[in-house]
Amino acid sequence: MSGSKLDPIDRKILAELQADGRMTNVELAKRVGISAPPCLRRVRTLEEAGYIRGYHADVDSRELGFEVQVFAMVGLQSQAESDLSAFEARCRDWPLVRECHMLNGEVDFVLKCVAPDLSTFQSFLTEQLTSADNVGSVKTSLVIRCAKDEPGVPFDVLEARLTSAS
Amino acid sequence: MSGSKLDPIDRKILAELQADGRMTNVELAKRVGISAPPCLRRVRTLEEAGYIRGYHADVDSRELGFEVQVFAMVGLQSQAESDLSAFEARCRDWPLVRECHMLNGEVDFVLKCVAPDLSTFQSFLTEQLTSADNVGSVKTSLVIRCAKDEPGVPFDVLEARLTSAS
DNA sequence: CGCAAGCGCGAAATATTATTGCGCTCCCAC
DNA sequence: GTGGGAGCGCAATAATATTTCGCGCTTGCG
Repeated sequence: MSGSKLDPIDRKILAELQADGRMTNVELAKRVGISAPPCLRRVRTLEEAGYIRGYHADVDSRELGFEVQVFAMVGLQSQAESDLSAFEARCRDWPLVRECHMLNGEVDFVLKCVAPDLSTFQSFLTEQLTSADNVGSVKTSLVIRCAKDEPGVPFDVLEARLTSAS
Repeated sequence: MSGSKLDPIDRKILAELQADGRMTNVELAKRVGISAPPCLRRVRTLEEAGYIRGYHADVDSRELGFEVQVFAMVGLQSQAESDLSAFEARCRDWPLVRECHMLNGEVDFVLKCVAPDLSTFQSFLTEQLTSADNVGSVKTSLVIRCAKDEPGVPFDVLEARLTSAS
């Protein structure tokens, strides 16, 4: 299975950096129980192997004036691969669309969108999204509040699995 | 409006750190066009003011063995505030649930979930989520593929707005 | 067994970076 | 003008990152 090349220290590194991506290498090394140089080597290896995709500041979009968040469920008219890709490409070009996931089931895509205000979003919705080629149905839901937002890996679950599997 | 206390340099800092959260302060200072000390002061201020919520490594969950991602649309039987909060609290306790957003419309919540495999998810679905107190309907959709995943603020949109408003 | 190769560690040395203190300038109110 | 505050850059110091080196441990083979 995936991840079998990682030892417990590597997983601890990933967990710590997921929790605090700006942690100092010496602090990280202290926490995972090795000295700084091998710790840094491991981090570099994990980055190059793709376990770590990048590091990002978590910026509060509401504080910056993006007060509207919306989930949009999109159904297309054609599900041919070329049409799916074309729609995905358009999503990548729309800055208000922050996430685009293709789904199974009755809905083809779920989009997470942001906007400064409702009217901006509605303009986008009617002028761009709904009127785009091949878009059949669009159902939108405003986010009223967010109870949990912790993208990433539940390392506690991972460790529990590996422990029981050993 | 929100964000009016930020000058162009602050916004540039936020944009750069969102793109690369591990950027060195001197590199950041170079990019935003000021020297290192005031740059660091600004970053600290932005952190304390809540514009920056934190820093996180973006860990590839698939590489770590979480091959299943699911969006779950949940409807509750009672939408009384105490019942909503109770459900949110349960979501925060479920490690497989990574995001929980309360919505308007016919669905009360959308959850983003991860799991190592389908059977793990289905166990969670039937034994935990569907059978939880007050849960009415649950519709799940597997994520087939992800075309875009850039949580955060579209700073280009923000700058365009501020420019036209000035 | 015994030896050699390879891997990963830690210690020390060096290069970069973070952080602090200070003086300067600009801008605004008076 | 002139006093005061905010923000900058410079220089010095502390902390951290990064490289280099040698050691010990395991592995695999004679």
